[in-house]
Amino acid sequence: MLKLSKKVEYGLIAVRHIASMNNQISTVKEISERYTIPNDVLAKVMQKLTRGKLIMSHQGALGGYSLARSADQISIMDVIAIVEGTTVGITQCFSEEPQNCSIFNSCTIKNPLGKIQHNLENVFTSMKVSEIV
Amino acid sequence: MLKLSKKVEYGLIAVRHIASMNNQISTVKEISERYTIPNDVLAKVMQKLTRGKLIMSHQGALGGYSLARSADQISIMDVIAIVEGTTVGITQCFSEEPQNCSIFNSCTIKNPLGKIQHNLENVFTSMKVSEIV
DNA sequence: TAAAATAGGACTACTGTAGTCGTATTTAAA
DNA sequence: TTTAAATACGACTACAGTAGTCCTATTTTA
Repeated sequence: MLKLSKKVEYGLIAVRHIASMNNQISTVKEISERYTIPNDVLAKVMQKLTRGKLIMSHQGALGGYSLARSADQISIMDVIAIVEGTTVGITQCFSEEPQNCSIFNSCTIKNPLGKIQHNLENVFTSMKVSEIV
Repeated sequence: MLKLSKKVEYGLIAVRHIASMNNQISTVKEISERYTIPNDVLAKVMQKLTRGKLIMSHQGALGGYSLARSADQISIMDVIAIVEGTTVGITQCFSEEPQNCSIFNSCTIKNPLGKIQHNLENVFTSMKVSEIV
């Protein structure tokens, strides 16, 4: 409960790694070996980050990935949002299909949880990749 | 990912309910019917909250539950911690058995995530049940 | 043309979550 | 003293999301 997924962790490690290398092109192989991350899992995370335009891919031999913008313009929230794909909410109310919640109508804690949700988002949005290099 | 469990939600709703009734004794039946929560699931949550000394149980006919301390002395974090049982951490680093993490040694984001973990705990600890009545 | 890299779909195993069921125990009131 | 209403709690099932593997296609440089 309340855990970040491994995919998000891997994404953060990878983005931080590239930033720490002065945005030199880095390969999945290089990163996965250095941090003991399963190659294929990291590969898919990188593909997602590319589609989300947080990083840029360079295909073919000598290819790899570099950041698409400077590290101080990438928040932890950006990485989470893109890797997860779906809206990240502490309850269904703040994710897709809020009305599907089994207690939607009678729920008395939507508002307070909304405040908490907002505070959590602040925590993740205010920290930038440049701060963790 | 990053979701509260239904059990925690049910616990919050129940504790808030009792507080809103001026700490009158409330039964599982009453609460589960009012908020459309499965009776048996809520029952176990209440038993946990009792063992955690957040609420008091009154057994037998005319029994039920009341708060064990005043609503401004119960934080959202208290409810989460007791209902979950385990330490709540955004990664394995901040839960039980940190060393079991597959990337423990090479992980470069332990410290920044620690900061985030700390901020999240603040959010949950600073909000009290009295604020959500 | 070969090698090194990204792109991405299909599949499996595992774990945690939510919920159900059955039974025992406690206690107030009839 | 019996009955009914409540808590206590373990065992079990079903389901969904997570993590990881495998396979093949495509791109690009030397």
